[in-house]
Amino acid sequence: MKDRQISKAVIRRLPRYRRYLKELQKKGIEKISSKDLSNLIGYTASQIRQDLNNFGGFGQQGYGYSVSNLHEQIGAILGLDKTYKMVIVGYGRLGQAIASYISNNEPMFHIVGIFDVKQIIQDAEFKDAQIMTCGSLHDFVRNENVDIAVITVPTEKAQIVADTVADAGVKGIWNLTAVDLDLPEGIAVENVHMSDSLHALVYYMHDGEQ
Amino acid sequence: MKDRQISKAVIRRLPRYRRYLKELQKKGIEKISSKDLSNLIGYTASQIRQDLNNFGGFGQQGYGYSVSNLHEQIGAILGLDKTYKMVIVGYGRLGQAIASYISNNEPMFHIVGIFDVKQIIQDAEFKDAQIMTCGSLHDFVRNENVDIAVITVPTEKAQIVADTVADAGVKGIWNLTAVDLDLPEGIAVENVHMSDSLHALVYYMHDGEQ
DNA sequence: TAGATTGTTAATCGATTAACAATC
DNA sequence: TAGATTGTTAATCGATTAACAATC
Repeated sequence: MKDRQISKAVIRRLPRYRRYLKELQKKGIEKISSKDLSNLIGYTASQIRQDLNNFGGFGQQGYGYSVSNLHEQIGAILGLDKTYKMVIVGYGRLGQAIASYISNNEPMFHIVGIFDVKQIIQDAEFKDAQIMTCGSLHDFVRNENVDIAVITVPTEKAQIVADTVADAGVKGIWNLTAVDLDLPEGIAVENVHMSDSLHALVYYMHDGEQ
Repeated sequence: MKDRQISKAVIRRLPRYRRYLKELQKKGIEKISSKDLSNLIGYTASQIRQDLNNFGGFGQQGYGYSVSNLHEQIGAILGLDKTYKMVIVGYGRLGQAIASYISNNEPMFHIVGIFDVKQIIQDAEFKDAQIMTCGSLHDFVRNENVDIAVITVPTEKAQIVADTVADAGVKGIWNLTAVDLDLPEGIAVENVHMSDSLHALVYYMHDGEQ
């Protein structure tokens, strides 16, 4: 499908392009040039064209890019034109926030199961997904062919949960805990290390003044 | 204090180094070589030494690095040897999760105020911080000399909150909403764009197989 | 057609890796 | 002292930017 490995830097810009394009689409703007997009997003026009041309020629000389088409194309490159079965493991406040965000804003992700150790939380319910005990996590993931596991358990439980869902066959893990996970090749992992981000912020706060 | 601008890539690795060093410290390990650290973290030993030497020579030839010293030094570089006054704006589930995480795990950040529009939420309370209406945000930030504002409000309110706290004099904004904020020079901003991260995950899920 | 803007190649810049002398 | 490992310079690699021919 594509010749050589696309660099990580390029991939991390794609969701951002898509986000801006969706915004433009909402405003009813039909076309945009790399120059105008550059002013909006803050990457150079040259970089934007380079990035997009990794995947194909989506523009038209003398005209620019169709906003809706480019939005759709980038979605397809990312794989957001398909749907994914997702479980959320850990239904504390972060898990609840994520569940709610996803079900309201990310239609391609279907939350099919939620897991937590606490009985009190299990008694609750989320839309059509039941909230289950972690003991049934492995079988559930395997039987339901779950694609993605979201991990929002306490730090010290993160690795064992990861091992469980990895063994049960998930394709991706979205890790929102403060540790890095050790996983076999072939399983994609994305970390949202919030505290790392906060610590970087502190650096830039004093670095800015100097 | 330092000669030239340190690259963003280096800065983003610092919290990660610190995280691993804290872990080593907890395990009672007193020294570590760049080689061993490399095996642990996954950066090359060369890169680790280069990164650290941007800030000074923290090691000792023939020996390695003192774990506790290096942990402390990196903390100081980031600015985590000081304390910061913080407000949380938006006390939904995400705001609550963050508040709880910070007060339990990040002693250098003092949550001095929490803001939300909903009366029902204002009636609650968090430790010694009152939960206030957003109308008082500007004055509170100014009078209390708040350093950092955490923004966890709904997307469409994010920019106005950012404008408010920026005008009131915060030095840093930790933005957990799905938009990019427009802010004057001199105010540091860190974005945690969770959905961008999720979308990148999806790319790597299908990219991995090919 | 003339003007605009892409797709793409070449040039530059910066970051990572390799190598090794310094030194504990 | 000999061995280990840093600090640092040089070499390589990759990513960004500039430039421009192709073309709508």
